[in-house]
Amino acid sequence: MNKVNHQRRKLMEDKYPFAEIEYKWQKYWEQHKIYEVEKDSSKEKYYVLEMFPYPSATLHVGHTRPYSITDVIARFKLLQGFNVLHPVGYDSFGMPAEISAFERSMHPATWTYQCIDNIRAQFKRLGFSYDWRREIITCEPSYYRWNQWFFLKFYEKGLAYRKKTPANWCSKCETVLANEQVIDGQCWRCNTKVEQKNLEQWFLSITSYAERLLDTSNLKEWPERVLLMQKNWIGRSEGVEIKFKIKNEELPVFTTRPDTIFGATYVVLSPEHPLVNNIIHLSKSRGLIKKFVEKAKSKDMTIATILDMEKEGIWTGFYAVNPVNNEKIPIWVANYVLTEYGTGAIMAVPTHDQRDFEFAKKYGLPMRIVIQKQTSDSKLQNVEEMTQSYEGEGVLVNSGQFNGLENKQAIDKIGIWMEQQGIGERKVYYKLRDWCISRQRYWGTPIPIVYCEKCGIVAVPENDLPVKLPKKITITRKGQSPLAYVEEFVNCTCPKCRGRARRETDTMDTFVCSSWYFLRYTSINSEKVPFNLEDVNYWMPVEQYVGGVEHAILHLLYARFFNKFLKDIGMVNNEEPFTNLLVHGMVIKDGAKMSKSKGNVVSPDEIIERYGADVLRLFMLFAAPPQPDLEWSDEGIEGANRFLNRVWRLVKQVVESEKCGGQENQRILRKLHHTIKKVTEDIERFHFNTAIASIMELINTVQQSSPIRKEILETIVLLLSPFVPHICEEMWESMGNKPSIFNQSWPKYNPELIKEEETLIIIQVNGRVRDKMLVPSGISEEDVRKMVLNREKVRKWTGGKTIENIIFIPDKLINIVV
RNA sequence: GCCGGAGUGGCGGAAUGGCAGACGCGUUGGACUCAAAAUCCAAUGUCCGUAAGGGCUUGAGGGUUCGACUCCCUCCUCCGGCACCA
Repeated sequence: MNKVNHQRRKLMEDKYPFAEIEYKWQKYWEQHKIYEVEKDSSKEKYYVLEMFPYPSATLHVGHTRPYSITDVIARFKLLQGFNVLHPVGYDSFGMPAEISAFERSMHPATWTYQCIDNIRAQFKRLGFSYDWRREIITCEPSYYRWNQWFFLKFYEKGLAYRKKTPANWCSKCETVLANEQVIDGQCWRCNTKVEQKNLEQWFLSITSYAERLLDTSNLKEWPERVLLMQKNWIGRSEGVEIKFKIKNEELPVFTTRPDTIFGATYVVLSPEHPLVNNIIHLSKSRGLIKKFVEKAKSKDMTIATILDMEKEGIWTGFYAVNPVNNEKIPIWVANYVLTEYGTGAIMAVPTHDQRDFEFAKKYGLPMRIVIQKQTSDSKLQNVEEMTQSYEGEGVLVNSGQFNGLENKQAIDKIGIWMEQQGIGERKVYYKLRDWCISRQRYWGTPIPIVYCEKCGIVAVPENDLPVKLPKKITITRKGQSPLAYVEEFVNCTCPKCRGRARRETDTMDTFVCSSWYFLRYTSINSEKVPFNLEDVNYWMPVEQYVGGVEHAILHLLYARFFNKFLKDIGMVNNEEPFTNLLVHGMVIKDGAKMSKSKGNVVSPDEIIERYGADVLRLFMLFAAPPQPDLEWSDEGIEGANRFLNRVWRLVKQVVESEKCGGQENQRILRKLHHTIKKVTEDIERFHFNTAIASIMELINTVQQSSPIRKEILETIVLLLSPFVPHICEEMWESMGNKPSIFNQSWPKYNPELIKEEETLIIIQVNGRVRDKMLVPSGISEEDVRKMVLNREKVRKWTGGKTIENIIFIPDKLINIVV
């Protein structure tokens, strides 16, 4: 009795008590384990996941948007009867934490766990439907030991290797970065200009998977632009590696244009090409060449400098022989040839390559046209008149037996011919480089390798894992991993010979953690394996992945690579981890991304304090579709708040008036079923804003009719529940139903009810709307014609004119052309 | 430079070949109130007109179509990706 009175009193209030309600239902969900799932082969599974957060100190409303989106999908699928896996965790290793902690004289672990507690509390206040038992914290040994284990698997297969090479060095983060982590020549985290440093690094051979990563046939709903970005990043080129001769040595060059081989007038080596050292050694002008090479090597390769950079080079004094015509052509060294791509050397065809053209002009090198543009005036191009290279199509000239061939056909023909002659080999090159995973930082997964004086590089045996990160650490900034100064860590015994050995002190890139976390969620408690096959194969792949576009290449490419590798070693069944991908926009304020430095941060805590989590969620889902950026609006928040209060009062009114039965109102019922259809379809295509709009419309209609049937309101509450779960649970219960609303099933529309008996026909004259008329549905063209032509408004526009044509679209429109 | 995406009222946005501007915000007027807040009702693209009504209107221009925000071509602006990849 007391309980009922209490509830009544609460309902008397105009404003709904969001704080009380939200707390109540969060506790209820937890106690009743509403969102805990187990694998269940009798049910269809649905795995929905948002990229897990990196725990940082300042959280703004922008961070809560993607998780709100994912939560709608999870709850919708739950109501539809799917067995829904919706987990969360924290990507908790990494440089920013180490740097932040260092600045505060804290241990990175202390700092990280503080941030995690913060985010977790926020997620809980927002009422997300996570299975909290599956929470992952990647900096825990129980997790990162498997990073090490996977590393060993890669190593066993020869896909993890150590190499000394120029690496991207960020002086602020004091570590190297993978190519993917250099944006516009700057560090992706701190925007420091990246330098090149020659260092020994560990690599994972992602290039071995280049071809398979290009195959996107298993990626169903991925945004076109993300697929394109990945494709461009992998950068596949088919071409021929042609063997030029230098005395007794071979100089292979790679070209995608073998059709232009007869136009090669010189070859160019990159400054770091291995032959350059020999040349310096043998050359008369070794001083000059050496000077040039050193200057070229020291250039920083930021975007601005590359664009402005003048092409520079120097003749070596040596010649190479073009194998197709035995022509002797000069060998140059120049700064415009990349060491890392192809063979680090090119054949230069100035007439048909703009870069070679510019270079040849500058140094007065010879040119020869080998592709003639086919023009109507039959005027041939000639070298003297060229102001730029000709890279278009044409017919081969000056090309021996290939003269007269279309260059497009010549590409294949010459390639095949070269293979037959043994002077070239058709090859595929990629822009993609192997993934550099070494980081000279403390806060990461130790690479499980030791260096033994006798045995060399030795992998730590599986049974000795994890190689634990030492707790005691002094974070100094000396350009080396801080682990190198921890004696107890570094000094160890060789697992093979038991002799003295030193541990690898670099740690792994954090992207290793995020490359398989989605697999661990399925099987959180496995201790002997990273995940067990039964679980992983029940839950994988992720049906719906949600995340920001900043990971279009980084995380999404690494994770796909990992998954393919794991498939190859028999640990997962699927080629791809994420079937569908939704890329969401940011929350911006005053036209800019929210950031502490810009001072435009809106804290979710403040909004929750004032309006509650449901209002915050509703606003973000209603203001725009998920994909574009969303402009924050204080007025918009007010609007969301007003709407929820309106629904609340409506429910209150119906619950209080005992006569909530009322008569079946056909109009309302029809509208309701239309709305069920629309909301269902809109959620399925992620148009949450229009789904909510149609519920608002329905509420507006319902509000104006009386009496209101309780069943109608119950359905509305169900439709709203994926968006604003707390208030819906409360309303559901207050209407006399048993919680939780999430044990209900999603409403289905009745197709009979949404069939309209009457439709509004638009009447156009010459394509302009002149009249409208209500007619029975399914009416024939003949009938409509008769009715329309006699209408006064229609005659006004057709009077005295001959009717040329009539277009009729059933149940929609009639257009009279005069 | 190359490759993508976007451009619609005062604002967020809706409509993917058939009533442009749903829904929300804002604004204005009204009701309630001693008053305010809250709430409710009404109006709200723009121009002409007292009105009825009509003209114009989806970045600009052209085209296809009975009919174009939607499809095609040219251009402009903004955002993103790539950066001498041979």
